[in-house]
Amino acid sequence: MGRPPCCDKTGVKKGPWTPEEDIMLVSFVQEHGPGNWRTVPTHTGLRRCSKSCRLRWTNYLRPGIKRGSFSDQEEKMIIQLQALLGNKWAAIASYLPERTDNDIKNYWNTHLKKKLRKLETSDLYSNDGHCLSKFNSTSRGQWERTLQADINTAKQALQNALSLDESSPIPDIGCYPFIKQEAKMSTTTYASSAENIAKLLKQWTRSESTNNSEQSKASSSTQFSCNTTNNNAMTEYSSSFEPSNSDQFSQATTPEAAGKFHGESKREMDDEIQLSVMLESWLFDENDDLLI
DNA sequence: AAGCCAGCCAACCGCGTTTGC
DNA sequence: AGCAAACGCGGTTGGCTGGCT
Repeated sequence: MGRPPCCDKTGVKKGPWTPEEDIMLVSFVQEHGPGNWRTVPTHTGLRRCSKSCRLRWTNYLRPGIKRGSFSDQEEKMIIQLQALLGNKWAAIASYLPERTDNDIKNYWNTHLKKKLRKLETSDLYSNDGHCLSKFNSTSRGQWERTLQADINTAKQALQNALSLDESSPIPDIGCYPFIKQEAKMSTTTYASSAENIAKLLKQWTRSESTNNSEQSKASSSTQFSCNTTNNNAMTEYSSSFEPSNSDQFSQATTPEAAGKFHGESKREMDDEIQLSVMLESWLFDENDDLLI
């Protein structure tokens, strides 16, 4: 005997999420926290499967998500991390806490892949094989050697970390900027979340004003009726994300952090911290050197 | 103005791993 | 211990949009 079934497979709605569905989901997470996705459809009345709810939350509604175009810094980080980690989008996303793995994956597939291919062909070499790039052959060679060396160093660090004694001292988290950044995130993500919801409600009310009566009928069945003001919803939502009761949220801001929250062992966390620190210093040290 | 096409991105699908019974 | 379902991740798809002809 296994777990009880997560949701009815029949009558499950697919396709784009409506603002009111978003609000229902946000309302659920506000009350119960992220997780227990299998209970979402029954608790909220959403006709979505739990998997779809989780995806919607992590890729769109989760606090702290930055939308819009990627900065040069982010772009460079993605390129370097992809070179090091491969298509481990969740791992890459953990270094860009404001971006989702889906976003990074999409950005890689639609922009960066093309950009790099272009660089490799037309930009790097002319038809007769002469190098035309802003990377001259020397600097490109240097960059490749550096990259390879860094990959080796990272691998070595990982091996070392994995072979660490249980009694190894735990690094002081406070001394690592990356960890600090994450800790800082926990206080700022909720504001971003409120922004998300504000936008959501804005869109919703806009569509409400122009939409057919069917939608308003459906929405009236939720706790977020059309009478709910943006302010009320935002206050209610953001208040549930106060730092005092939001440890779960702040720790689960990134997929990896979420993994930690779900009981990763202390040693594994130490290993990850060491690797994170290495990667981070590598990325930030070299970002200025890499010309795209 | 209409049709076609390419780009973008949200959402779905499939599969390996984890977890609860 | 073993099974079944949840979970998490990476790959893929399909619909929307804007540009071009």
